[in-house]
Amino acid sequence: MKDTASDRPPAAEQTKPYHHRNLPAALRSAAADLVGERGPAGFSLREVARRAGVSHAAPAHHFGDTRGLLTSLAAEGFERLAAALAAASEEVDPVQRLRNCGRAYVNTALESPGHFAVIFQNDLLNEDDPDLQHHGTEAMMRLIESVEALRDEINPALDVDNAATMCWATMQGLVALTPTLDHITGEQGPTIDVVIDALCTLMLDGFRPR
Amino acid sequence: MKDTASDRPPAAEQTKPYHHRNLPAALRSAAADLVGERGPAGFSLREVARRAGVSHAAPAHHFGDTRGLLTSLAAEGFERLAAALAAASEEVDPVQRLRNCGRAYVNTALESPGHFAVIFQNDLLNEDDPDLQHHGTEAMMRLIESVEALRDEINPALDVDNAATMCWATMQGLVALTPTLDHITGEQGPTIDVVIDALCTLMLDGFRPR
DNA sequence: TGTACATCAGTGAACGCGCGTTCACTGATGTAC
DNA sequence: TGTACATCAGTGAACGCGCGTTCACTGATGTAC
Repeated sequence: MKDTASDRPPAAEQTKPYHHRNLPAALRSAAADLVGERGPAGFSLREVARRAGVSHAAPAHHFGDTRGLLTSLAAEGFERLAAALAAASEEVDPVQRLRNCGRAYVNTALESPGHFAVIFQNDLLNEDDPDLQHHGTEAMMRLIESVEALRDEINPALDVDNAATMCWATMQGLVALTPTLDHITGEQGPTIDVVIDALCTLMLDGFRPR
Repeated sequence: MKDTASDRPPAAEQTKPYHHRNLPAALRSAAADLVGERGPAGFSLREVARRAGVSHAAPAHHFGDTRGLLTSLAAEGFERLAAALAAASEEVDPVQRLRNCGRAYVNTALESPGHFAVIFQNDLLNEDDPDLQHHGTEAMMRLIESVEALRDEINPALDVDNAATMCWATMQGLVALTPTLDHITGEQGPTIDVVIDALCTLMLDGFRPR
């Protein structure tokens, strides 16, 4: 039972290695937590470094400045959204598929509040960042594909751009409103999932031909 | 032509009075400009005081702290929204009335970007502020009344709460998305008014019975 | 397999700055008599 | 109508703090030979 490495500190206290190996991801994660807790206004590079257990000058090596880190966070947010929409799009029935996308959107946003608090705040981001643009347009494409499938199924006259904007706006608006709605209705209000489904139903009815 | 007050400095340089008379409103206005320019993250009490031409300790006399001023700004935003929705609700045809409300919402938001940048950021506000709650619920009531009128006209089975949430979410989402949409589509994209009307049409169709 | 060296990732001290808050103050207003 | 005084609104100096950025540095890695 003798531990041949008994002179090493126990794992929990093991002196951390000089190199972090995956600092960019750790910094994004800390930033997401921080923004989720205090909003973009409560963000600071030093606090993020502190939470990642790293000296306050370290983030500059990877992201340059605050803007750079927040841009990377936003890009990751779009990446998550695109992935969630892709998974939701595996459903073959176009109507059900769009409902899935709606749920995926809101749930992703509520699971990643830090990311979504920053995603459309263009004044905080480097709008021309290739990663941001890539994942942003990828997410948008996923949504448009689902709307196209819906058009082919239920209404050839449906304007895809308008319908996609409608979906996106409705879900993003719902995300923005959720805390306020919760605050107003308190405990006895409907679950967020119920609201999502109700809004999807109203939306889908609006997409059908008359 | 002799100016009997020629020994006074000309009006433009007239030494400003010690008392401002309407400092709270001036501070809100400066705060709205500042937040509109730099977002909530770029806000500071000292910069607001500077823009209002007043010492940096003055705001504390009226608003206490940053939170207090931003809460007052948000309350004013809801007040403007409620007024705009009230004006839009004078239209007698319920369908046209809801379209008017949609336009009123988005236009008010785009005209008062500083106010709307802060309105749903609950983490920056004193959520229990009576003014905030009063104007907030007033705006919501205006919208609900318009949806009730619509229900009475076109679909007795319409769930008013869901439909009102739908309206609010869609318009707020559109406001949030607008800068990003503009950035993507550039000059050749549709005007915001065209998009509003298209979304209202889709929304209204969803509210009709099937 | 071993060694030398360039490159990379993170450190920690130092800087100057703008911030919020406090405080004793002063100028202006309005009210009681 | 005039005077005294309490209250209110704004001042400006002072404080301590956390911030972003810079910089010379050092520990670790990986590659060339």
